[in-house]
Formats: sequence, structure tokens, C-alpha cells
Amino acid sequence: MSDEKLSPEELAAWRAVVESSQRLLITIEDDLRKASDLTLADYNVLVQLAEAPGRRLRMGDLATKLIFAPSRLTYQIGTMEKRGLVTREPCPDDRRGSEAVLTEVGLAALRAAAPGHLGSVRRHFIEDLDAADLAALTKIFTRIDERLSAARDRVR
Amino acid sequence: MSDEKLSPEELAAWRAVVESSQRLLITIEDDLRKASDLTLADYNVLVQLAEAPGRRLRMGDLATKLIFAPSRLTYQIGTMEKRGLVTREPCPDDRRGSEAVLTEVGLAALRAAAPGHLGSVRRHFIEDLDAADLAALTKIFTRIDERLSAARDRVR
DNA sequence: ACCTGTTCTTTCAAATCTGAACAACTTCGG
DNA sequence: CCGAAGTTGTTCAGATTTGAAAGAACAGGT
Repeated sequence: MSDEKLSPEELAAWRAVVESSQRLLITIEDDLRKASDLTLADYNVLVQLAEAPGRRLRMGDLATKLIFAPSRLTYQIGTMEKRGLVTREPCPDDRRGSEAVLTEVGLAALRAAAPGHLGSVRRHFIEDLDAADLAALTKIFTRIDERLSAARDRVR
Repeated sequence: MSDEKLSPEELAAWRAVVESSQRLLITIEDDLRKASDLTLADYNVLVQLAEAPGRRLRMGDLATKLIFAPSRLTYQIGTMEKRGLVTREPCPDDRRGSEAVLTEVGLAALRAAAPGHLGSVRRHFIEDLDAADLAALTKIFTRIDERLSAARDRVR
């Protein structure tokens, strides 16, 4: 069973995951935008910066965490800078690099949006799951991720 | 525990699902593009048409199945039409509508790409899962989807 | 110090996606 | 049968995303 086809069960699982996670993200992004002037990308940038030491991150590190192509992050940070949510600073120890820095405005926007967003996540996702489901999902997707990054390293 | 925060377990599950499924899709799309001249969107259009009776679908139905905004589907079908993968035909019983129709070229492209794509899905996703995982994922995401569409109906 | 190869980020043009506005129908109630 | 209201798909302009190319700076060996 390691050939070029999938069994009905396998196909069903694949499609269910892809389709529902897509619809889930769309729904949650809609909720977020209605409540806050932030896209999910904006929100995720703010979260990553808020969690980072010094509330700042190198562009490259942030891109990796967000799974963004470099040029996409440049653009994303550009629009957020215009809105005052983040600042860009040259990196002290590496003159090629720059850092995205969370501003007070950005932090306030995150704090204002977080409760509603997390409520949305709970309503559309968490509420459907019991503890066993949660554990299963975490285990499964963590494992998939490990395999993916191992495969990526193999290619490089 | 139904307020505006998530427990560490809940947050971990949410992040794992969102991040890994994103990386998974990117990886699988990369595989597909390297092997076939098709994007994942192209591929999914071909699959939907191939599975549809008469190998044709109303634009609206296809958009729903693919979770595409209408104007996006118009554009998508436009590019595929240029490449000869699909045709557009006016809908017989509703003169507002049009149908996307799979061509022989499109069907051949799908058949050529499918084995490699399914192999990629197996390699990156299915291989990490046992039968219980598969069943759990299908159950969980199917349930989420049902809830989402129920919520959507409630809004309309 | 001087190459050589690599990494970091941005720039640019082209491709794609979104949302609002539209035109062409269809449907339904009177 | 008429007209208001709803549907369907497209168009358009603007926003976002991609990928290739380039500029600047680092790192390691010589």
C-alpha cells in the first residue's frame, strides 16, 4: 500500500483536513477583520513580536515563524509600519539585517483584538473538541511538521 | 472555561493545526508544480470537474466546492481556458450562467499529475498516520465543517 | 588583507486575489 | 403579465503575493 493511490479512508481524511482547515481559517479571519482592522497575518505578526524577547525579531526569523516568503514579509511589515503597528530598525550586530519592532500602538491593537479572536477560535474550533481530540491533533500535526522539516533539510 | 482565553493545550493544538497544515500544503504544492505545470488550484479544479456528472459544473457550484470567491474562479478558469485545460459553455437552462467543462487535454493533465501528487500526499501526510489517526482526523474535521456551515446559515 | 561563497533583505515586474459595482437573467407576488 | 427583488457571473481597480535578481555585508580559508 505504498503506491500512487489513496484508499477511500485516506482520501477522506486528506480532503477533510484540507477543506475544513481552509474554511476554518476563512471564518476566523472574517471574524477578526469584522472586529478589529487586522488581518490574520497582521495578528500573527503582532503575536510573534509580542512573544519575542525585546518585542523585536529579525526579518528572517519572523518570516520563518510566519511561513512567509521574504519578500512577502517585507511588504507585510511595510503596511504595518504605515499604520504605526511596528517599526523597522537596523540590526545592531549585522548590518545587512533589520528588525521588526512592536510599537505601543501595535501592542495595544493586539491586546484589543486578542479576546475576540481567541473567542472565535474557541467557538469554531476548540468547542468541537474534547481533551482526547486536542491531544490527538497536537500529536499528529507536530509529527507531520517534524517530518516535513526533516524532508526539507534532506533537500537543501 | 468558555471565556476569552485558551489553555496551553488548546493553544498548542490550534497552532499545530494551523502551522503544520500550512506547511503541508506548501510542500505538496511545491511537489506538484515541480512535477506538472499545475498549481494546486488547477489540480483541484480538474478533480472537481472530473468527478462531476458530464465533467462539467456551474461556475457557482465549482466556486463553492473549491471555497473560491466568484471573481477568483472567473480568473482561475480564464487562465485554464487559455491553456486548453477547460472550456466555458453557456448553461442551457439558465442563460445567466455558464459551465466549466473539462477538456480531453485537461483530463490527460489530471491523469498525468495524479499519481505523483497522491504519492506526495502519501509521503508527507498519510505515512505519518495510522488507521486510528485517519479516523480521528476525518471525524474531527468533518464535525468542524458541519458546525461552520451551520454557523454560516445562522448568519445569512 | 583578499578572494570566494553565502546570507540577509529589498526591489521590481508579473501573477493572483479581493470586493464592490454591474449587466443580464430569473423568480415571485400580485 | 408586470415589476420588485434576488441570482449569476463578469469586470474593474486596487491590494497582495510570488519569484527572480540585485545590493550589501558576513565568514572562512589563504
